[in-house]
Amino acid sequence: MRASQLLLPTVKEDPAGAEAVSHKLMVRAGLVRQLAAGIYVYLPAGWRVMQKIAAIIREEMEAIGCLEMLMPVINPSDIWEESGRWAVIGEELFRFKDRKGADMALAMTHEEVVTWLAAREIRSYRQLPQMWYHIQTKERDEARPRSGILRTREFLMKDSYSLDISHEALEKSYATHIAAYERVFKRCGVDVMMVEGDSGMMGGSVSHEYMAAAEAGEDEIVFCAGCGYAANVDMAVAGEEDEPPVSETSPSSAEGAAAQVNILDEGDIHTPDCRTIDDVARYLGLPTRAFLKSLVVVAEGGELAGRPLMALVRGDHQLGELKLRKALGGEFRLATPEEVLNAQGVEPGYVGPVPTTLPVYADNVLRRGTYVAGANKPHYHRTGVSLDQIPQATFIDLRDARRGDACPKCGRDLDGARVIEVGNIFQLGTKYSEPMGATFLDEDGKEHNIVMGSYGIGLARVAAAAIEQHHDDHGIVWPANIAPFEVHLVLVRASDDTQATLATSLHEELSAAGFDVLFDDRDLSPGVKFKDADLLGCPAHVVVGKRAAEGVVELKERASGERTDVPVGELAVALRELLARS
RNA sequence: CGGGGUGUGGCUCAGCUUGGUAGAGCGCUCGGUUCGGGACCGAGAGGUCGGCGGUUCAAAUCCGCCCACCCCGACCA
Repeated sequence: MRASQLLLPTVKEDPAGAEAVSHKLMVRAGLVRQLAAGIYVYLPAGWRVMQKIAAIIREEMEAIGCLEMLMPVINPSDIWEESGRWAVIGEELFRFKDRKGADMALAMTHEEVVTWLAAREIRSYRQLPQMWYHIQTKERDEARPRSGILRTREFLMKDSYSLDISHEALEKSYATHIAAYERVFKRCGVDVMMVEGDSGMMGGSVSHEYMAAAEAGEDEIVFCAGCGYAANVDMAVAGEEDEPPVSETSPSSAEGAAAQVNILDEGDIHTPDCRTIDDVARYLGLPTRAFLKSLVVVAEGGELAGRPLMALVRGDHQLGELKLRKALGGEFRLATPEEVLNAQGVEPGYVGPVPTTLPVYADNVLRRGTYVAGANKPHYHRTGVSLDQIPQATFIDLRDARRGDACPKCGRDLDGARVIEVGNIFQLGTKYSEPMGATFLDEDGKEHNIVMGSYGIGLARVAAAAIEQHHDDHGIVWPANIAPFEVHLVLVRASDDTQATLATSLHEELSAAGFDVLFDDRDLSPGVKFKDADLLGCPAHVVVGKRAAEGVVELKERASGERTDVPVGELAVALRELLARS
């Protein structure tokens, strides 16, 4: 490919509003352009990266016997009604009517189509197991697209589905996918951790997420360097900490320096206009971990549906919303100020559990210690609050885990990281096959629901994660397997016949030898071409310049910046070596 | 959906407070000089200042409504 004929619109300046490194570099290197919020055009070089990732995925899917097909993006509403998701999913599902007025949806994932297909084509246990996949556009009307191509409303996903006769058989398909996914991410040069996930709207029980560490990531995980435990912060079991409650440490720290309070004494103290934990903590000169965070929420599902209740976590902890949702057996929301006033007789900011008639869910760490909480009267907080005083309290793991917590498996301190979710896998079980009637007959002629699994990889997220993990001040440093080109051949002076002739023949020879070459034959000043080459980040740069007459070119490894002069006769060998280690 | 912000040549932005002639850098076109790390000189092209309405002798600038995009939050197979 000649650069003079390629649409590769590199730009010097970062796009306005871009924060993520991958976003800036993908735009600057001429890989993508934004059409609308969360909707992108993949330019030729960007599309080559996507195609290379797709090729790796295809190889690994084929290797485990997964069959490629193509399922439509436009779906009739019927199958979504059958699965139950037409009603469950909100505005995230793009919906429209066709000319006849029939309800249609743009598929955000393809469980429905797969199950519909299985329901009509699979009849016997003899046809199972099956694994199907496609690489297809997904449409989701995200409330808030962001971070470049990390969260978009339209994106390419490889999604595969396993169909099995039993849960044991599903476990095998699941394990097979895990092995394939490890190879995919390794070959793409993206470092990932597999963590326990929440199955969310996908349903089913077991799920895992593939997380690539990156500053731009939207998720947060904790992981243990000792035993390998890793989980999303909202899933991880929040272990005990080494530090005892403030109330059990020395008297000096149990006393607020500024207000001279002793948190062991039961009583109300005046805390004018201190509505947040931070306010009170500063006002009283106590650490935030000496406080109780009392949140009034309203259950929207489960046994307590419609009723207000109180959730308690320590002042420096974050309420684990997923954990509360699980404990309640349904959704919940924060109570409005009016609801708080009705339920607790005080406005938010001064709410506390002593006294309260509401059901109380408290985090495990609060079994111990004495705390400062809202006093249930405006501008007052209450000291000497311990959970012994609240007999109706149910203790559960109610907070998000965080760095520094003890590993629930081995007790070591957990590490934390921001991550990009590049893939996920779910054991769906019969969540879709049952309502949609996807069944098979076993050896005894008995009918059973097909046991399903689903497995996704976001191709653009893999590309973005690769950039997040491999870049420098000059631009992208692509892993060789997914680089838009393997070799970036730079002709320094297009007007120099010797250089031009050598470069042109190298372009032909290297291409014929199987290298994927971008030949920068543009008649531009050398600086521009070098900058573009670094920005684009192909693993090997071959520079045809001053020593062209001697048949010597310069080989530069993008990753290390290391340059060596190489006689053209030895170039192919040197290139193979270089690419093998990128 | 709540909070905040931005919309001005292709790109990144200034100008708006205090109304009166639309600007810069980059990019682009032409000519010339340069040529191993985003060269230089000269000459050009290119803008209904997001849209609609209002105030005014006069609106990029002030006011109202709408739209789009960005950020934080809620939400999120």
